Amino acid sequence: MADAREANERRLRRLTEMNRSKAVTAASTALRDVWTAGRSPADIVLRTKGFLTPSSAEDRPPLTRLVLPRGIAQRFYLLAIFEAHCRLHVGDPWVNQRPLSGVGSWSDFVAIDGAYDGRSDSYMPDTKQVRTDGHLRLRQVKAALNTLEELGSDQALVTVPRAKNGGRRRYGEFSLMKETGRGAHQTPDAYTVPMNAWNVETFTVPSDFFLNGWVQVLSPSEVATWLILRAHSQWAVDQHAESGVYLYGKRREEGFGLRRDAWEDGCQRLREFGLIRYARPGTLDADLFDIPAEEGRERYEPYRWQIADQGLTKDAMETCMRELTLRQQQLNAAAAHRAQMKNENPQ
DNA sequence: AGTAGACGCTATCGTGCACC
DNA sequence: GGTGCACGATAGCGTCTACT
Repeated sequence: MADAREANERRLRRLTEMNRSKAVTAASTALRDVWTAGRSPADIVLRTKGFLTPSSAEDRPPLTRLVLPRGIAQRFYLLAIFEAHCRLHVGDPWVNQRPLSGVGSWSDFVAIDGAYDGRSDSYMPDTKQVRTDGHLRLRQVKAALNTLEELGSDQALVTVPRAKNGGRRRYGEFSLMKETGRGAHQTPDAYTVPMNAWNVETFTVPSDFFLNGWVQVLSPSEVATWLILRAHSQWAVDQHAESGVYLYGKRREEGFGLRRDAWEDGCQRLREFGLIRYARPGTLDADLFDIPAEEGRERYEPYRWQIADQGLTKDAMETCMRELTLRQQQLNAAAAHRAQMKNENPQ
């Protein structure tokens, strides 16, 4: 990160705006309506191969390819899978039944902060054209569909049909693809809800992740880190319970395409938010107390992590605001301290 | 050796706007 | 409604550096 302090400040600014506009609350309500009216699944099931891990050695897997500096592509795909689980039985064909905008639409599922103007340090300044929060969400949904389609002809996670002449995209008629992507065949490999295989083929995510705002509030790198840790915890259940899971550099880079910064920052933020915790080798039920960084590991021994699904039952906005505010205070204090040291010992 | 903060560069998107 | 461009925002990436 260029400057952790500035990045944290930006993030807090956005969260504060979303808190003010109740954007996350509104999106979570829309999702809960779909969940309640539908099949109300406790967990959603995700396919592993070709999504978390590459389908071939050359490809970086889609999950980490969707760790992008901006946009909602990764989030939108996960939301679409959640919606499918609420609506469809295992194996049912996916057919789009929602408009892109308006009541009960795809854009109602996403929370954004809106147009920020750095010069005036304010949100939603006046424009010549009509622009509302709804317009901006719709635009981001379309941009996400572009990004998901442009992952490549095989890896594309959606298909968007084109008009006959001119080739304009008909976003409203998009189709969702399996986690493994559209595939190389002429017929796209349309999404179906998978059967939980209880092995490395699949892993599950609690619906609380979608219903309590976490999907809106976490960054794509945090989501990717969390999903990878989750998958590990389910593939190695005993090891996870006893000593936690860890991802070594080579496997992290080559097996999952997750870069160092994303992983390290991801783990720290997830720990602060209470979604994962330090594991101490040989310690069972480490959830009773959080182990401080200094005591938790030997020198140069990597952190080992355990998934803490208790954390998901908390309100994401509330938790993140609290933790990021705390972190901002620490970063400010550290910066002030550095400035003072420099003042006393000028080079 | 391995870890981690700092920092400039850059890829990629968000938004505004004109145009179709 | 969709597209393409301009401009700006931003988090990842490569690299340097200091530290243990």
